[in-house]
Amino acid sequence: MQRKNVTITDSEWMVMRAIWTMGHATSRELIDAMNELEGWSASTTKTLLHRLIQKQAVAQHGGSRPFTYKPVVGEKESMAATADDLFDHMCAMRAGSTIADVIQSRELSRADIANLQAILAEKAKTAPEEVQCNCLPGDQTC
Amino acid sequence: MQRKNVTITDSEWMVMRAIWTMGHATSRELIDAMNELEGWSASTTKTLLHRLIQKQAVAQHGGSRPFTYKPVVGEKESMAATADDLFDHMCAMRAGSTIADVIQSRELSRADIANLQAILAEKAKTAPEEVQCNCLPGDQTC
DNA sequence: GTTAAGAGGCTACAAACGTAAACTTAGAAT
DNA sequence: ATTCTAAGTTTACGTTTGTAGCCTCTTAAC
Repeated sequence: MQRKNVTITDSEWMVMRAIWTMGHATSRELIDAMNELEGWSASTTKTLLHRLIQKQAVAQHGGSRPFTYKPVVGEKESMAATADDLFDHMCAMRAGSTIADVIQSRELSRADIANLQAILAEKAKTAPEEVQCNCLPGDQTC
Repeated sequence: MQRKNVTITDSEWMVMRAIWTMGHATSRELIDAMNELEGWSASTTKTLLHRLIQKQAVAQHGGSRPFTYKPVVGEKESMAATADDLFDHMCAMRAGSTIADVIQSRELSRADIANLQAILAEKAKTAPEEVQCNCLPGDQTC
């Protein structure tokens, strides 16, 4: 069974990122941005933009020729989805307490830490005793 | 310029995961495991195993025929590396305080939270005031 | 020594990706 | 109206990935 692709790839994310930063953009603006940021040729950006449209991550607006491109997917939602995927992945990788490892390995500023502590304190109020993680059968570390 | 691949792909991770769980394994064991877990054919597992050997993520041990395969990369280290990649990615996605978002979107048990709080408290002692994140130029949200 | 069965290795092939050239069309300038 | 040019569309091509078939040894059994 061949796979069915609906995933946004790395280079596509870069374009999304640019669009999000700009809010909306013409192809020219995007081409220039991507050329500046990644050194891509115009064609490359065009292709990626097209693929994003096909994947319905970006929409073409404005009836006449210099169209405007806007994100269909908000970055917040994408972020949440990605975060979840990533953690599933890490969980799948059987990393003991995954989030803990991540925090350990990450450089954080005082402000970040304070922020996190606040969030955790809040979360602690409603946290369940146990949480499931679909690991390998027989895996005890997760 | 074509890309230069040294990345371990998703399905390859699955094999790594199995090897890590078993500590070390023969191809037969891996084939059976992957068949059970993912329904893969023997060939698929063999191919992936081979690619992993080429990528030097797994090594062949034992001189005679039923070889033993062992991970070259420890899962802890892989975990750390992955976590960092992932966070770079999230950071690239301009998600305000990325880690916070992740924690927000994740279900955590009381034990997990306590654990995290301990880690954060520890980290707070040595945390720098500011931390860099290489975002898009002009990006103020990161 | 011959053979069978499984381990290991090569080959295959479609989909997806990264990257980009070539072609077409619709407004802008003359 | 004709031409130029930028915007948009098609096509291309080598690589990577997911998935798997088939061939070739090695080792164990007869």
